[in-house]
Amino acid sequence: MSYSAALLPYIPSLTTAITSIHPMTEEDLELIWPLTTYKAQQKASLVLQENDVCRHIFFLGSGLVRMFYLDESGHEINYRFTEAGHFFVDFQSVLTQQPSRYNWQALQDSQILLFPYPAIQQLYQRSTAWTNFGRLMAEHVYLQLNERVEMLLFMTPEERYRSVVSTNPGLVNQVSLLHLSSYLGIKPESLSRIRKRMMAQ
Amino acid sequence: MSYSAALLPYIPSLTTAITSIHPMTEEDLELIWPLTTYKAQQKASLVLQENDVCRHIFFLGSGLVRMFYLDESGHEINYRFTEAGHFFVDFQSVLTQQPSRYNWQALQDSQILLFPYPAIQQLYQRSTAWTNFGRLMAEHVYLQLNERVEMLLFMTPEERYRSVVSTNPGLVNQVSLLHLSSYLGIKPESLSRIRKRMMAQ
DNA sequence: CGTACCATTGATCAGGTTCAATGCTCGTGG
DNA sequence: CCACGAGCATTGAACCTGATCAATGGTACG
Repeated sequence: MSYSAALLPYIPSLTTAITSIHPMTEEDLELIWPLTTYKAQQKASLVLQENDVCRHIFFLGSGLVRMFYLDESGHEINYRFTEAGHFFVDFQSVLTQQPSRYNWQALQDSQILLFPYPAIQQLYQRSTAWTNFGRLMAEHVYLQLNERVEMLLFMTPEERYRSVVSTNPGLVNQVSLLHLSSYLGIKPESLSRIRKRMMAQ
Repeated sequence: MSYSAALLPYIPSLTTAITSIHPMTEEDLELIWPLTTYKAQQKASLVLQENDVCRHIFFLGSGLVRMFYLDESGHEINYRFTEAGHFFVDFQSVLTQQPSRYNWQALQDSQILLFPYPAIQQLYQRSTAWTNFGRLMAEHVYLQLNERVEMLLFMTPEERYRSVVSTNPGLVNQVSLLHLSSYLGIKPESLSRIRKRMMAQ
């Protein structure tokens, strides 16, 4: 095997992430290891920058990453977070090959595996298992995004906060309230008051 | 050909809808016509009901359809609209085979073509073209949904209204302000005042 | 030890919500 | 053919909640 030794420690969690989307044989998995490159990302550094075209699918071996949008007045709005053991990608940008509207930033020192998207597309053509993986991954991210729309459309800010606390307590523990607030579609001061209101009961 | 004559008038627009997602040969297309059934849907009637499992992909030949959520206090919130010539589906429900949270209602007399989802899944296994179609459709609906998240997360109610008016004037003309307002995440009175504010300038 | 960043709090503001009433339009039935 | 009723759009008034601006306090890291 000629691929980097740096990815070895992450093969178990990467395998879990892949097979939880679609079952794979050893041979199927062997197709993807050689495509993989590795990158260490320092806390606060950017993985991807606004106006870059996203050309990889990323896998977060360890650390924490956020994707945020900079509005006209320069305020950051967090679109989503990725915890260790999960894929992340600017799906919009990688699919359309248009410049991204987002910045990806490591919130902690992070270990990242990179899969070039063109190589992934070739996999889709070469292997039935990977073809199905491609569809299932798209379906998977759709369902995630659907949760987000329903949260924003059907819930009040307080309900959104309660919902994230109960469904994703790990995230709430790792992310500052500053970052969490814009993810919930509100300002940090409002989140602070919502928390105060909730304590009072 | 043994399939219903009722779908004949819609073959051109259906073909357009399919090939705009992924190019198809005549033979590829011939695989799907026999799966198709047809249904006329009267204005105000429900295509799909809360707690039903969605078992079809639908194509709207003519008419207009909305998908709405009923909140705890019984208020309707419109999740999305579908105009003639487009597919619609409760993707969440059809993928997970869980009961839908939504009602689909025809806002006008509508002509609908139905494709049973299990048969579509078989197509995915039988034909490369349809396999790719499956992935591309998932990617397609993802991009649509992404627009929705960005609208709700990054824009004020007024900006959302301006955005829909400019990017989808056809929808604004067909849908009542009552229905449009909940789609934008606000109350009808607020939309009325936003419009008044905009007229004043 | 000091600085930078985050969380909280206070005061004020603005915009969306609620509740209620009015007017308008369109479709239906007498 | 007209009258009525239903549903939608608008308006008004009071309210509420999140936004904004400003200040304070806490904490972690260099």
